Amino acid sequence: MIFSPSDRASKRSMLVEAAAHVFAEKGYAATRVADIAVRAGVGKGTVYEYFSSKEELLFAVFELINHDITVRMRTVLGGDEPTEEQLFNLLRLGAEVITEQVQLQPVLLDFWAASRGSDFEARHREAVIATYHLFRGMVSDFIRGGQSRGDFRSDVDAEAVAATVIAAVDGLGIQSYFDSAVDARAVTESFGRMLYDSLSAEPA
Amino acid sequence: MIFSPSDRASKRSMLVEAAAHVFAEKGYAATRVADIAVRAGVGKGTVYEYFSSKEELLFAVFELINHDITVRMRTVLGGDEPTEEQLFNLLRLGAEVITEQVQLQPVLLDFWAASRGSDFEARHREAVIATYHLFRGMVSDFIRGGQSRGDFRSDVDAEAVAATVIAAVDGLGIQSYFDSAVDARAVTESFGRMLYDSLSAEPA
Amino acid sequence: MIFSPSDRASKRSMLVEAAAHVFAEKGYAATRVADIAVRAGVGKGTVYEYFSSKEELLFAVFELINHDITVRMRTVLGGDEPTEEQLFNLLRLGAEVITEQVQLQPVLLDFWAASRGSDFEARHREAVIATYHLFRGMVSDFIRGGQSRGDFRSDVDAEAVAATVIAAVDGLGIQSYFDSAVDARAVTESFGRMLYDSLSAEPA
Amino acid sequence: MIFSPSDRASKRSMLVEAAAHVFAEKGYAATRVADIAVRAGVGKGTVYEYFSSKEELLFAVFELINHDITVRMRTVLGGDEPTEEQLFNLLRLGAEVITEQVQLQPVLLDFWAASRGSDFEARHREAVIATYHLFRGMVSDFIRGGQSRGDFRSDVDAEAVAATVIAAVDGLGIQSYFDSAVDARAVTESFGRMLYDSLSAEPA
DNA sequence: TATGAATGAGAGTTCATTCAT
DNA sequence: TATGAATGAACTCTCATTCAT
Repeated sequence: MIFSPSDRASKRSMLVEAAAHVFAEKGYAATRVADIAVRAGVGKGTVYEYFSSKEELLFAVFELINHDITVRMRTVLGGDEPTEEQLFNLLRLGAEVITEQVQLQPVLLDFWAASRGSDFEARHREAVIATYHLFRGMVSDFIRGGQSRGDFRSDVDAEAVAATVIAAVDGLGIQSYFDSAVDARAVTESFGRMLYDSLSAEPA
Repeated sequence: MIFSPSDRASKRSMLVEAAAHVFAEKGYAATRVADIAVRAGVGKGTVYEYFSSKEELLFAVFELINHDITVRMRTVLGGDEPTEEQLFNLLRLGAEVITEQVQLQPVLLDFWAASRGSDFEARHREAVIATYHLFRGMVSDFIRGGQSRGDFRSDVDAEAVAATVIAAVDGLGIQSYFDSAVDARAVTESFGRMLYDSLSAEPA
Repeated sequence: MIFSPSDRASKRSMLVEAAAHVFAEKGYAATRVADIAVRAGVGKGTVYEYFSSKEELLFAVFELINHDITVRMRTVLGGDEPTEEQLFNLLRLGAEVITEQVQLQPVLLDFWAASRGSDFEARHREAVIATYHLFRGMVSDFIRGGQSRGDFRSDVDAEAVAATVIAAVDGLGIQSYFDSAVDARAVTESFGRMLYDSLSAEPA
Repeated sequence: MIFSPSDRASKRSMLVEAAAHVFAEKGYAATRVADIAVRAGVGKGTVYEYFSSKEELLFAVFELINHDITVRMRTVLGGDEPTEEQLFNLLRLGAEVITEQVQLQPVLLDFWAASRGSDFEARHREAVIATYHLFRGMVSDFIRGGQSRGDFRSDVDAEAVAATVIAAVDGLGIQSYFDSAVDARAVTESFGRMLYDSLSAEPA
């Protein structure tokens, strides 16, 4: 029997999802490749038919998470809603990602942390840098769009605002991952208002 | 020879500093207890006279970092400068911590990540929660102080703003740790202006 | 489709040749069954249609090599050339096998070494013993023939001489496999002269 | 407690001896590092305090064997016995090594075979080449000494004879390792006579 | 108190072999 | 008959921790 590419791809996806689950549950370091295999319902060796190492699986999970976020950011920022609404939707998306996928936050921490001392430290860094670059780019394009439409004051640095927005959502994800008392939705809502006020204010 | 308590305490400090260095350099997982001993110029067994485990050392380093930040935040927020200046100084402190101690960011990532699957997961979480609680408390007290002095509009949620500020600095630390192209000083400066504008604006 | 016996036999041969190549190139232990399959242009499973195990393939290669040597020894010793010429031709054959098939020497080493700890240790030993027995038999028959024809002195132990000849060629094969500076042809030539001198000398 | 160099060295030696035993008994490939540890009466990890890998142990065993042989060859060839006696003693030494240390022959086979496909293939080859070079050198020096003393005819190639002697002993070691019916003593005795006859004969 | 030799649990990875198709 | 995806036993090596000195 010849497996079609999609069979192989779907099996790979299944493994990535299994890995995401287990990484989220136990943390990358504490996860055994065998755990992932069990979760995926395959033999331990099978994992290695699709991924050359445990670290490769972590990369795949990282990409999965980022791809999902990218798609959702595109949806939010690519519509034709009013600028104000898009800004709030962007921050709501941040809150959603934080709360709905709260279990993915630690996987990102793991990915960041796992870069240290790994043989693939450089590759990890590049992946992280590329992701931040992409995210900041989407947000700063949106800010500049708002500026060119006259909805945002023109004397703010779009890149700096983008970095701040990403940073705030990231940091909030960490806080609310550890401390469920932190209400990501409320904080992003508040942050959104502050952001909108200051972006739409008349230049001094 | 009997060592006085302060000898013991200073040796302990020395070990924490050595650990901080090595953790920062190689990452927690990639650090061997032997590396720390070498760095500290003691035998491997000696480390265990002062710390019951490698993880205990990580806790101590985490506390060291947080204590330093706490002290500096107290200095910034405890003075009698005008509210506006204190706010900017707070963010400048964030930028300083990020840039001057850029090597400590990964130790925090490690600490966060190391909590997963550890036997001391709960203790890690509690330490992280307590730290965030403390930091947010200092910032929210400051906000509320500004509100009571009439420098900040009273209809903003001081807790939410505090969480946002901490989150933004945290998140920016991560971004700039990975990508040296991100200018922490410029971004926090921009964030500070935005924050001040929106906090000091007349309520709608 | 039903394959005729000869189809099956020729496919088997093809696999043995493929195995010989790969074993010679990478060594038995470092050879993957998949490598052999690739070299033979068949699927990995197909190998197991013809051989029950990787070790079985090694046996087949060993037999192939020995069969080739046996045939060539028969040719050399079975002719009607003068005794002296046959002796020199025998040693020249040794040099030829060593130099022309230098890549097969390591396969013999592998076969010898692979016997250790294998489930088929006894079978390996028997195969090796039988081969040496056969080779020594051919050589000692030749020596005795020379003795009965009066070409060789009669007070030498034909079996011991045979063992020596085989041993010298084997040992030289190893030396020249590792060290290409060892000139197998020159050494066997020298050995041949020495052997002939001493075998044809007048008994003391 | 500080271990003196000799403590460490003697422990190392103990491990090498243990390894030699187990390698000899089960073969290199079939030997588990744990087997060696058990045989040496230490923990598995201890082996790695003294050797960086299983292969390193094989090297050490190889050196041990060769060192022993070298010393014994020096003793035999360095005395002031008559040339003839030295020649016979040399071959008797060969027979002794083969028979008394028959268990070491397979370790040599393993060492030779293990070179293939190893990351240290080059190092293996160099070790083997160096050993053969050393052995041939000792024997050829002896031959040349005999020639200069007028005991051996001067028209033989000392290097070729040396290679032959080493090869014959090696090859005989293999034969008698596998087949106990081969009498190494008798064969080397016969070979010695042949060698002496032909070396001491009047040049044609 | 200081040490570092000794330890062994434990994990990632490989690959010969199987078997459903 | 041919295949290659799936498998899991088995192995080497690491390193935090212990403890005799």
